[in-house]
This record gives sequence, structure tokens and C-alpha cells, in this order.
Amino acid sequence: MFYLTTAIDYTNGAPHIGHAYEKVLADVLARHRRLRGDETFFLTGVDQHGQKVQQTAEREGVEPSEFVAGVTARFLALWETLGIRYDGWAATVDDRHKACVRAILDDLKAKGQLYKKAHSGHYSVRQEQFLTDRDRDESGNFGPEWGEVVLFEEENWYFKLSEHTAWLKDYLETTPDAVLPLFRKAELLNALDRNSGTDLCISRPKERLRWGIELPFDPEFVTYVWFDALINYISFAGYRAAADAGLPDFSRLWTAGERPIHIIGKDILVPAHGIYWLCMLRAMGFPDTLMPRLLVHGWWNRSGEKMSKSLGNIVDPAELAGRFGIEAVRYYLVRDIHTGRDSDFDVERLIMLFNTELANELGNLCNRALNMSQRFTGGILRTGGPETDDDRALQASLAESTAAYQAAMDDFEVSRALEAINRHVVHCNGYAERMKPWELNKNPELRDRLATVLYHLAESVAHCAVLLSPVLPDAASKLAAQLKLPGFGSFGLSDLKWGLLPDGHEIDKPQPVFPRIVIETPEGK
RNA sequence: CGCGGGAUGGAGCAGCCAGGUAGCUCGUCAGGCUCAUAACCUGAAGGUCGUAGGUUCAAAUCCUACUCCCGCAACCA
Repeated sequence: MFYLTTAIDYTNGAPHIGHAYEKVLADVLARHRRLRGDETFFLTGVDQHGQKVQQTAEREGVEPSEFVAGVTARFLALWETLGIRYDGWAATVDDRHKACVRAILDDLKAKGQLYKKAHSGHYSVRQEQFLTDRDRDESGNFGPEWGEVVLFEEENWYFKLSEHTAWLKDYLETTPDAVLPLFRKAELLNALDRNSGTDLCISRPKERLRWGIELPFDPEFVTYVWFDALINYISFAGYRAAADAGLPDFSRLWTAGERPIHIIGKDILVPAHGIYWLCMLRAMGFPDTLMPRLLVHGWWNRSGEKMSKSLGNIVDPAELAGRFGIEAVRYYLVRDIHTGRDSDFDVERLIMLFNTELANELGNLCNRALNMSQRFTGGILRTGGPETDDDRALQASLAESTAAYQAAMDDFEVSRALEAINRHVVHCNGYAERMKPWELNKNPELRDRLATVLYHLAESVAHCAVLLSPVLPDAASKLAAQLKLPGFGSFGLSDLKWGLLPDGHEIDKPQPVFPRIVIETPEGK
């Protein structure tokens, strides 16, 4: 079983392009594994508790539950729009999740992993949080952004994180695929050296935070984010769930054979997932062989700078999809970034990549191939004619592209996989130029040769449609439909052998699948 | 004492971990083609790989120092 999760999004504001990227990436990887014939479970969802939600809801004069439902609906609508096909939905207000959290907390308390302690220190009333020396400015004072700062003492529950950091260091150093890409692991190990020795505060008193999960053994407190949001990866996978809960069988999802993968952003690697989550699992009794792999992706920036509300350079994915179509958005989000790295979001590049690679190259290849088949051979494909070196070179190109595609997808490098498809498309267009089927058509004695050339083009498009389907499922279906590709949607990557289209196969008339994006206002940038 | 990322032809990026003729896309220039979504194909120009050292037969790639840019408070993937 291939079990893939994304980070769950915090329901405190509207989804932006970064949320969309992570989910599209996960969706593409999940669809690829399904296409490969692997049983796949893809979990995504929303993190709905916490202080920020509570504050925003209060500001808007609604109950947190109501506020959260509204934002959650926006995320759900966006995933629907973008064609994100998940198998499980993790919403942390779900009672099954709460039950799981409580069971885990009870368990850890019984194991002596949790304790209550008073903490005193500088507390920002405005931010409702304790401050540390890191929050001081250059002159050693707490700046005006913190508002009133008071000395304050408070009791809370703690998790014995410090008992596990030595293990974590060893685990990270000895497990090659614990964190991808590699440089992130180095960063994590560095952070670990600096942060070991302190335990993790896991609660908030109810007078400060009521919108959370109550501790089962101390009703005056609710869980803070760690033992709530992070738990989603196992609670919605069926960990400690009742048989009738409608959740998956945990032992089938969470296996050592194919360890789970968490797709997360670079901002929540340290400390949340890289330190806290792995140590939490360890404390719960998960062995090294059942530790999840962390695939850490980068960010979409704007002109080299971070996207942020304060800079006003946020990109709205729903608006983008409405303007350019979901195909263009999905394609761009996995095409113009190398997994793990940052990239610069640029609408002009989105348009350029869609127009050149999809409209001009692949779309046009399909269009010209089908059109010539209709006009020259009545829409009937013929095989069996003698093959030339050009034909064999085309087949070799397809084999090379398919292999490179597979390798890239296995490395989570969707961008490279798409490049591999494009290489073959370009080869096909060049093949068409050299074979000149429109010339062959003028000579009745060359009808066999004509049929062979047209077959090679159509067959290539069929393969490309299948390869492209994890990224652009709808467009791939349209391409397959025009080819009347038998069995599309039911066969997997292992069925991708030369000869998908049988001798005598009749194909449909061409219709543009990727209409070029034309910008009407030049100054609209 | 901080941590990490980046610096590669006009633009955007790969290549660096496992040193061995510098690669891709866009753009530019010059041709060709006409089946096709004014799409396609071919060719060319353009880079001493941030700087200075070092290791090596050989460095974009390894080591050292330095310069500049971006993150590491909040919104936030």
C-alpha cells in the first residue's frame, strides 16, 4: 500500500497558491502510483483548532465551529475545482480524530511520557504567548509588536521530548530516505543539536484557549497544536479506531514495506514534523521501520520574495483556474518547480509553458495526426507495413521517454517526468516533418508507408495521453477519447507497450484539447 | 560565533551528493515546411559556471575565505 499525506491546512484564511501546489503535487504522485497499479491511499485535510481560529471567529462574531466550517468549505471547493482526488479527508474537529487524540494522550500519560509543570516568564498579552530571548530585539528588549509584556506564571502539560532526541539523531543519520531532499536532513540535524534538552509544551489552559481538544485526564486544559494536528496522519488512517468508524485498516496503510510519505512545506519541517512528530511516534511505540518519510517541498515566491498577505502578493488559485483553466494551473504548478526547491510564480511563464508544451507541441501533434488520418486514410489506422530506421528511432524515443518518466516520478520529480514526455512529442513532430505524410498521400503507391507513418504518430499520442494522465487527467481523457483508445482508464503503466491501437482501428475527428491562451490586454500583467 | 538556500549565455532553470568535452526551455537571428491550434521542423549566435585561493593529471562539481540576494517575527505551503 502506498500511503501519502499532505500537511493539513490551517482554516484561518483563504487558500492560496502554496496550498494548491502541495495538493496538486500529492495528487499527481497518488494518481501516478494508482496508474502504476499500486494500491494507494491519499489523505489530506484541514487543521481546524487553535487560537488563531478562535480569535478570528470572535472578531467576526461567530462560533469557531461555524467559522471553521466556512473556511473548510472553501478548501473543499478548491480541491474539487482542481481535481484533487483524495481517499481520506482529515478534519480535526471530527469526533473520531478527537477520540484518537485522547487515547494516545491517555496512553502516553500511562507510560510516564507526560507531566505537568509550572512555567513562568515574559508573556505577551496581545500575542497570548510566552516570549523567549529570541523574541528580544537588538537592544535586548521586547519590541512594541508584542504589546504589553508581563511576568506571568502558568501550569501546563509537557511531553518528554528530550528523552527521544538522541534516538532521533541516530535514526536520521542512519536512514537515507528519512527526509528528502538531502539538504533538508542536514538542516534538521543542525536544528536538533541546538534544540535538544527541552521538553514540549502540549497544552493550553482553557481560559486562554477553549477551541481545542480537552485533555482526557485534566479537563482544565486543551491540547496545543502538536497533539492535535500532527495526529491526523494516523487518526484518519485508522490508528486505534473502532471497527465501525468508517476509517481504513491502519495495519494495511502504515507498513514497513512501503513507508508512508508526508508531503510538507519547508516551514513545518523544523521542528514540527522533523522533531516533534517523529519523537511522538517513537514515544507511542512506533519502531524505526515504521517511521514516515518526509518529502519537503519549497515555496512559490513572487519576484524572488516570499508570498505574504502583508506584501499583498498572494496568488489566488481559484481565480487563476478561472482565468486560465485547471489544466494550465495543474501543469504549471508541477512543471515549473523542482521538488524541494523554491520557484518564482510568474503568470507569463504559466501561459508560455501551457502554450508551447501543451497547445503547440502535444495538442498540435494530436491535432495534425488525427486530421491527416481523417483526410488521408478515412480515420482508419493500419499496421503491418515495413518499418524503417525512422520508425524504429521513434519507438526508441518513446521507450527512452517512458523510462525517464518512470524514473523521474519515482524520485518525485514531476517536472523531469513532463520534460521526458515533451522530448518524445518533439521527436514526433520532427518525424512528421521528415516523413511528410502529406507528400506520401499524393502518391497512391506509397499508401502503406503513409499508413505506417500515421500509425506511429497516433500511437505516440496514445502513450503520451496515458503518461500525462496523472498530471492532467481530464485532458488525457479527451486525447484518449479522440483516439478511441481502447481500455483507457483501466490499464496501467505496465500495459504501455507498442500497439495500444490495433490494426484497423478507427479514430475520431480532432478537436483542440489545449486551446492556446491568448492575452487580450498586453498591459494586464 | 547563528542556521539554511541561491549566485551557470538576454530571461527562467538543470547539472554539484558519487570531479573528466557546459545542458534545457523561452527569447534573438537565418532558413525550411504547409497536414495542423499563425501551430511544426532545421541551423546559428550567445556562458573564462559570484570573487579569491587551494586539492587534483583534470573543478560548475571537492576544500577554505569572502561578496551579494532570499528565508529563519507576523499572515504563511
